[in-house]
Amino acid sequence: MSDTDIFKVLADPTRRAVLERLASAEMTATALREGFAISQPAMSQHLAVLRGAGLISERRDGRFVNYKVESQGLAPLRQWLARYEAFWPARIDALKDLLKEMDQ
Amino acid sequence: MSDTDIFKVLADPTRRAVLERLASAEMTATALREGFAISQPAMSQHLAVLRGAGLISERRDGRFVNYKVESQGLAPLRQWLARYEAFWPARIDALKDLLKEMDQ
DNA sequence: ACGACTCATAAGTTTGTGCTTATGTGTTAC
DNA sequence: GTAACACATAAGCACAAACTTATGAGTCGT
Repeated sequence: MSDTDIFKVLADPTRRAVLERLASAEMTATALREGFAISQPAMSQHLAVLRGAGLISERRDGRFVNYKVESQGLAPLRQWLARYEAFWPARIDALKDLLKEMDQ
Repeated sequence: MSDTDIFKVLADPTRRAVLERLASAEMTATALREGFAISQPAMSQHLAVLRGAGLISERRDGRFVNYKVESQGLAPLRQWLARYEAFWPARIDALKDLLKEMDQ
């Protein structure tokens, strides 16, 4: 799963809302639909996308499917942020200040 | 700038690459184009998008325009992550464990 | 003043994304 | 066994996104 894919998946507000809702409790697709003005297939497609990105996982229970957050799903996003911020100008500026102090 | 917009902006690999390149040094649009198989207008459009999202800022210098990273641009992304992770099952599980320990 | 240069904007095209309706697959209840 | 239910998949459509070429708006060198 590439960084691009992670960002694309999270760029959809419905999918982020689903993810946030699942963060607090495991839920079925139908339960998740509550409050969304969206058809059942649309929700199913969003869940497939989230699953494909490794952000959620499913557990079949008879005719129900329970979805839950995959705890390491956002790791690529956090890693991208961390890697990016390692090269931040702010950090570099801080380093410059430090070097200046050491010079005195 | 909504969370959705931030994610959409970062979902493009060229824009992320530009941002990463700018993180290490201020640069002109032409210099940024080096190594990208992309037309000048395309780069200009990407820069406009990044600027619109508050991720970069520009400084005109004659006929050149120098772009640099806006250090607080990724704040919404970090905030989203932080807010999301506050509700993580992992955290909740950890809390449960803690409460269980306190109960003993 | 004019040609070369840097960058932005306009217009048009193609591809991707998210939705819908319709239908398929498997499960439970009676 | 059959009807209702939960969910997935297929097909088609509308809109958005990213690219292209063409052109516009400023700036510099001579």
